[in-house]
Amino acid sequence: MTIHDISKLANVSVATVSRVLNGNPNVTDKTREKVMAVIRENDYTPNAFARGLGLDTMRTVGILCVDPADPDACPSLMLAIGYVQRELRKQNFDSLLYCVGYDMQEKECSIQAMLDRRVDAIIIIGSFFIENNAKSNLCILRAAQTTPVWLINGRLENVPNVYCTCCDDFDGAYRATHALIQSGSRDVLLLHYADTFSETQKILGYRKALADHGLPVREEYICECTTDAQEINEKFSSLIESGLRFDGLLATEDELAVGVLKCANERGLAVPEALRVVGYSNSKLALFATPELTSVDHNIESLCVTTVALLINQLRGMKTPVITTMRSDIVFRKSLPQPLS
Amino acid sequence: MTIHDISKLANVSVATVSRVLNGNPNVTDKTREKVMAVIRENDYTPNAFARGLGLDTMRTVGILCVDPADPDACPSLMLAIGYVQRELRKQNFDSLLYCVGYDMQEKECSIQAMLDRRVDAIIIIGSFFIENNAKSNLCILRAAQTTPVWLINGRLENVPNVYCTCCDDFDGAYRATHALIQSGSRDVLLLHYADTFSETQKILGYRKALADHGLPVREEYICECTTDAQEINEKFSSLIESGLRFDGLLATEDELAVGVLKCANERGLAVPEALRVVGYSNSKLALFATPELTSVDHNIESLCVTTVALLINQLRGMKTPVITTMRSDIVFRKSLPQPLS
DNA sequence: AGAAAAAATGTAATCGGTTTCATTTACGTT
DNA sequence: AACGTAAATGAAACCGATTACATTTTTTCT
Repeated sequence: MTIHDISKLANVSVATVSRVLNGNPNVTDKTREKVMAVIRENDYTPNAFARGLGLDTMRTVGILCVDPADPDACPSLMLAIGYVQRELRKQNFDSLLYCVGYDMQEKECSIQAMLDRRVDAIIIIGSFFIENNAKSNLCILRAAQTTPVWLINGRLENVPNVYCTCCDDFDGAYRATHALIQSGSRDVLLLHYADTFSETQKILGYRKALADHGLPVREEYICECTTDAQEINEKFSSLIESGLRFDGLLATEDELAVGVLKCANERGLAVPEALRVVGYSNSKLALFATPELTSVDHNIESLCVTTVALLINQLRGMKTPVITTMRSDIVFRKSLPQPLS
Repeated sequence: MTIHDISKLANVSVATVSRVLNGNPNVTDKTREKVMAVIRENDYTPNAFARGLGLDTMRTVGILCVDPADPDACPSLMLAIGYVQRELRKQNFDSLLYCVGYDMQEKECSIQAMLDRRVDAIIIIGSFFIENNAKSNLCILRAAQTTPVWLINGRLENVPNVYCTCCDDFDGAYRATHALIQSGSRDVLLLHYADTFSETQKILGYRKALADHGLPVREEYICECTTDAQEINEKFSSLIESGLRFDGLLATEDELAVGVLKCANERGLAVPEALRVVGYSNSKLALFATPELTSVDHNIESLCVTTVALLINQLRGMKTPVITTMRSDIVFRKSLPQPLS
């Protein structure tokens, strides 16, 4: 069933059918009704390819993110796919999804596939793909020459046509560390998990907070760990056994924090009395932990909503900020009760 | 840059360029090289619309699933998006993603959008969209007239062009209940969370296992609950306070089970001594619980891999089973140690 | 009523590829 | 050298929509 078939059946030209389809006002009500009837009868819908060919837009956005099954994937960003998709759909945009592992070639292929599809924009979720590898950014730079690229929680500066929306993770970690100190902690551990823009910001925020309180920043208090339950257990256990004294802990992901809580429970380390713990992301997990986990909410939903809104505006030709930063909130629960002041 | 531009620059016809692009063997090496050089120089890639128009396939599969942010979404199916995407990408297929809430109209629009795009197949993750609503299946029936529809963990029988790949959740729940009884539990609670094909199967499996062991099936032992931490707490607390005696619990999702474990811990109910608990999905969460959660692994990854493999075969014209069922495994941990026999 | 203006409709080009079929070129035989 | 065949190449139709422009119909105004 093509527009030609419809036009014949309705005894009009293809142009008229096209006008009806696109809500062009220059069509008699009578004609419109006649055409609509034929369209309904045959439940015809226009071929999106052909439409895209003519209009040179398919109302499609490419989404690139880490494979959720990848052990290095940031668990909190997984929800972002859903949020971004929902917002795009609201605006009648389709989403071409690519979940790739931490592999440069897969990434390049995915971006190329998006470009071949003439996506209207590219959204990259997480800084996984950006950091510490100039070569890996090459395909992004090339893509940006023809298609706007939006980074959610990633950063790539001074590149035309690349836009960033980030949570201020420096500030989030700073305030979390501040809250720990304010609650009486003097020896604060930092457990972080990857090597991305966000993680780096969090580490810097932690350091700054300690420094601002006149506390020493000791490298042996900063520990890297994946979100694998067993690895967390081992790393935390060896920290305890090393004899290091600590009474506070900031984890850059809730999963890390919950792993620590589990380990602390098993070893009879009282939380929050002997050890205060703060997680990051305020995921659902925080509520399932014992005791319930205080966590920095980086508000990924707002981030996604904002990104899509700006993206759509930009496609409509409006000016757009290159970097948009949003603030996080600390949600206090039992693992670190809210300080009084 | 179009194929015409390339053909002019290379001094050949568009047909030859097209042949080179598509690996047609009837091209001289010399010509191929000449054309490839021009293509590389201008880094030209063909427009996927135009290609799709001619070939009437875009090598694209539409994926429909529940919005991960929807509170009713089945958390264990979220990973499926990633697995399915990965497998499709391996086969050089693109994925058009629609994450929708439990809303009929959104679902219909999404399916229509896929059809407009002339997707080669549709994958629906979870039975969320299928059950208990003949009207809601209408759009699927219509889609199936032109496009194969694949259901992962959903069931729609006797519809041409609709294929199902399911985990045998009846069997999984049956064996989990059996294991509980074998470990000495006589009064087994069932905590389930939604009203889908999988959930129904699990409930039936639980009932059958009790019956086969000559134990009564009591409706007050079957309790429905969302995966909201607070709701789980309330429901489980009121079960305890109602004076109901129980020594075993099967939850149809790990989140439910972990919520129960948390509540049991707080109330000093010893797991596994006084209460044995089994979850479902064997998600990452199981390892973060105290004690670590025994869980039925429905092996969603295999399900996704199998679905995509069958789908590709089917597109290549091979015969395909209409219903494919896969078995689950119980992964024993501390909340229900493996029975001896 | 008739001319001018406005509205409705139709024709045909266009988007960027693939593909059929016709034509040219290269190669092997006698 | 002449011929037949196979391989390489090109010209043009086609896929299914949109749209500029031409044409027809309707409305408005004198």
